Amino acid sequence: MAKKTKEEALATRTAILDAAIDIFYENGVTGACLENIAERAGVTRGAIYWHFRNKLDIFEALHERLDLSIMDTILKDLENNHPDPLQQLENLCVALLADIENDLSKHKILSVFLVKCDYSGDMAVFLDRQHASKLKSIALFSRYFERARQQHHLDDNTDPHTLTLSLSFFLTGIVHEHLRDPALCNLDHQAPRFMRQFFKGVYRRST
Amino acid sequence: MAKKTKEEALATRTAILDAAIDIFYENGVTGACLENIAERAGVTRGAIYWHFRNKLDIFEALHERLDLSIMDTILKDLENNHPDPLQQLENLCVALLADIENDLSKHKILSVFLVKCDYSGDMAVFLDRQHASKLKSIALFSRYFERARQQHHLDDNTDPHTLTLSLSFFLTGIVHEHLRDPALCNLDHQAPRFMRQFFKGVYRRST
DNA sequence: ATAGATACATACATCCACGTATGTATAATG
DNA sequence: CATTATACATACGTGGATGTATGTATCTAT
Repeated sequence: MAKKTKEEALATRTAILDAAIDIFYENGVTGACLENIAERAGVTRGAIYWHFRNKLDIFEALHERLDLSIMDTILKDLENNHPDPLQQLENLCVALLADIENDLSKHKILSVFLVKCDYSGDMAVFLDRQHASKLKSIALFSRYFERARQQHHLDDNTDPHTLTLSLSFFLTGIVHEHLRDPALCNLDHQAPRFMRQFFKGVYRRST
Repeated sequence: MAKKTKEEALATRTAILDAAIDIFYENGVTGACLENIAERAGVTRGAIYWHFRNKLDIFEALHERLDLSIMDTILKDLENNHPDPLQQLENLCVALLADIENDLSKHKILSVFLVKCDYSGDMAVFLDRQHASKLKSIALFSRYFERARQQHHLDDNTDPHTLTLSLSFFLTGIVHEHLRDPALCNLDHQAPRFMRQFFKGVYRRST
């Protein structure tokens, strides 16, 4: 068999990752075997062991893909200076949720991470990793609330930390429930309602 | 080896289930092998295969344990007729969350269900099962909101279904995040704050 | 009391997935 | 243009978990 050019090698690498998403999605992380991933990618296990050390290494690579994507979305949104930061954040959350419904690849990866993955043993390290990126997104969310506080859109007795965590919990819950049972609610349509319900309790009460 | 009396047989059965919780918690569901469970329970795999058909059968038995426990708590609480149903529900949620922090066994089982389990292949059926019990708890939650609506504690334009689902999402998110990273927040102490944040957006706005 | 059912322990066969070692044809490099 | 590193494919050895088959001692029932 022929050695490929560097571009082709990178192509097989991403082909392996794409195949891994599918196989993980179908069989779960622990249930997926490298043979199936290789087959789906049109290569052999040899190719996988060339590009990755083992299954966990593949999983880690998928992690980076998603993390960077989400962070990117939030950071770009933060560059805008919407006159109403709370409304801006609400819109962002709706957009993030709708994206999960519409972007099939993202939907699959999140499904793997949240319902088709067993975080024990060697996989436990990824909990720390996810925790780290969670803290990052929380830090970004708090920037919105900080802007809102400066514009006196928040009650004075609202604890920003509690607020930020609550939003994170709410989003997490929506995503989890939706991935576990996509029929429960359509995020594309109903995300605005849920976010509206949450933000009703955020705005300052009229005095 | 001696045949046990019926009582003793039941005792080994629960011993196997108790051991399964520990082993599942330590190694994950797919990572756990029956040999380890048997060892922890002080029996051999023979005993397990006598009481259960396979690993999934054990998992199913653990399911019933937890489901019944939670439903019981809510149903008993619903028997009380608190003058402020929203306050009652808020208190109930706080109690449910605190219980997760304090009841080690419950904490372990939930950890297994939500972060140490891979719902694919044969395990996928349990998503339906969890969905069913989720619908049940949602139905119970909506009873509180119905009472609140009758007492005009809710805004007229509040959609009860959205509200109930939102609460369910919020609780789910808190539990998930907490189990994935217990250090993120202490439920025993902070659950009241989070639930307060949520219910702030539920009560009717003063006109 | 004894015959059968019960509650396991032990032993066996099987298979799948993993990691590694090796082979090899081609790109990259000087 | 020769050499070396690359990018895989193929082949091999290994172990661990599973399900089942069988053995057996005691409880239970008549």
